[in-house]
Amino acid sequence: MSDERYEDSQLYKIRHSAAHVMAEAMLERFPEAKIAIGPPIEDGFYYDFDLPAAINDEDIKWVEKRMKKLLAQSHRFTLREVTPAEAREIFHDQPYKLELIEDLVNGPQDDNGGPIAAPADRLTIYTQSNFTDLCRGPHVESTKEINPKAVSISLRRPAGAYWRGDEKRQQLTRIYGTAWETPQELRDYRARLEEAIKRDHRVLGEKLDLFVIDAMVGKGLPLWLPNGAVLRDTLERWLRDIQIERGYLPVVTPHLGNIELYKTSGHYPYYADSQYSPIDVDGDEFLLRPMNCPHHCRIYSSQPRSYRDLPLRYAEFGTVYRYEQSGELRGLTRVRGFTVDDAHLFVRPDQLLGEFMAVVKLIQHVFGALGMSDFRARIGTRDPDSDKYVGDNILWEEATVAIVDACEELGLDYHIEPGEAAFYGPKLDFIVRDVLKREWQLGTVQVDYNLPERFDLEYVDRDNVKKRPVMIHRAPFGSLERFIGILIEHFAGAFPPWLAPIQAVIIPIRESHNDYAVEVEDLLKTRGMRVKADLQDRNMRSKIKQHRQMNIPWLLIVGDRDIENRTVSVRLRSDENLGALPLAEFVGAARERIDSYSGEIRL
RNA sequence: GCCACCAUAGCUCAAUUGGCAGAGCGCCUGUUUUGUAAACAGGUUGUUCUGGGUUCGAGUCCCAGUGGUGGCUCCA
Repeated sequence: MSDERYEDSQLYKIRHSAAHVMAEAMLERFPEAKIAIGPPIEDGFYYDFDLPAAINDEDIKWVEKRMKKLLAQSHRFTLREVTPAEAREIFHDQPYKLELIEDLVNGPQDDNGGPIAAPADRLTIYTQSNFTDLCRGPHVESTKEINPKAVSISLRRPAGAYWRGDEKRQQLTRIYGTAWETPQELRDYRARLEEAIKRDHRVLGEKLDLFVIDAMVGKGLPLWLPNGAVLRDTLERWLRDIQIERGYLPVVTPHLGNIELYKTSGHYPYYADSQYSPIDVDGDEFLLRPMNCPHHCRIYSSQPRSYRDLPLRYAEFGTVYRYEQSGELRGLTRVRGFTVDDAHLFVRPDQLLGEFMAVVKLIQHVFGALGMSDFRARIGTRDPDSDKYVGDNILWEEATVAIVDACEELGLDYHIEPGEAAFYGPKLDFIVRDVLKREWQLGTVQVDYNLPERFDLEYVDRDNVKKRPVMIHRAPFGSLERFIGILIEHFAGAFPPWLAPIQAVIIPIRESHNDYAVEVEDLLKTRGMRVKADLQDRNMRSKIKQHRQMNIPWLLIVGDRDIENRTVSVRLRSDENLGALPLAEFVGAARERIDSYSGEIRL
């Protein structure tokens, strides 16, 4: 047990050093390759190369083999300090290194030209075997410290990556590797990866008949199958009820709107790359809407408003369409048409903090009820050097302060990331990771002084003066599609009973038990449960297997004894057999589990 | 969008140097009537992603497109 930072750990040094050894092997295979950078990352390391030709599986195998051989030869890592001139000489045929050297010498800068560190007059290089890299370290003393059997580079496919993360610059080949202290840890890692694939929402979505994405309909446009639609509908109704309790008002608006709407809102230029082409309607241009806010603003403007009317909380499960880059599409987590569990709150300035906190509490409630505790909260603020934002500095500052105050007040563990704001205002996002550790933004709350200005929204205050409301945009799920994708992985397809598309299946042991099975089915249906009797002409054991694989919470086996005693024999999806329960007892207990939104399936 | 890889039955996958397109599961029919994860038998299932090209002959080789996967860039 240690709480040392990853950067200080032996594993970090092992991975960093393994990256250098991989680069050495790569340069033997491709002597004309140019090397870029090769840092340790979570679970491993990578190195970026500019290669003369595409790399294939054979190359990877060769490099991996060679790399392991080099590791086994116990080469020392030696550190040397050099002057910039010496460094330029050493890396004279490595243009990427030369660029890095110049940056270090001039003093590294962030993306906006702000200084990160002072200009360097000495640089450090590390050498092992025949390979020297510009590097700050740290490294292991010797390759002896790295077990070749705990290293692999063939586990993940080579990938493309832009030099310095800039899509306008050279695209490099990134080779990923993983390295651990022991071979057993590598085996465990492999096993974790395999487990993760089984939980992948795209795999489970097919297995559990939740959704399909059909090329003829269009990529990024999921089709919800009955099981998935039930899941989605259940979530929607659950959130809708919670919101109604908290004073939200339902509204319904169309999926497209006149382009003037988006020009007024200011969205139009910002979404130019990610919206579908305008549709010509009798000479006017219409957009498939990329967001719902302008429609809600117009609802606000449809009547004069008094300070007494505020806050107004308009809620809609609003479907939006965004033309996402094809390479970005992925299952349900990144699609081109999705439904935002949207609401826009129009509030007086004096109500802002309270309303904002209420929204954060609502999101915490939603996440908490689903057992999702593994998220991080990010406050996205304006990047001070960028001009992609609209609105007054003072308003931005006010909004940012309001968000930080609310988070402090709620004791939320947040961190601030400049440049992550919406174009119209700062925001608080809830970010989770999927099974493959990719991060996805789910819930979001945004404070906005700009749209009220642009749409000239007003209310008449107590002193009979017209004033501007403040808007809060918020979506606890973010989008139904992404949220459900994450939820599938969170539960590994074994949903709590209240969410399970089918809560119980009744399995008659023999055909002669079918009537009783139907009777039980009807009774449970009248008690509002989602159940079905499986009357297929096949044996009981195969039915148990089939429904077990679909993660049905409760399997109810019924035979002669059950008919005689008015019972059902309950088998849980955890494979636990509860034996015969009186019918009424089962219904009561099951309903209690469902009504309490419990994840518990034992009765 | 960019780099790389992949595409064979509803699903998972085979098919030797270019030489008759297959298996398991599923599905259909019949037999069987089963007390907790697969009864038995028979049958069915193909534009080998699409379009070109090379060849006596292409699932296999080449080109283009489409779709998918991994990554980058972007994002709910």
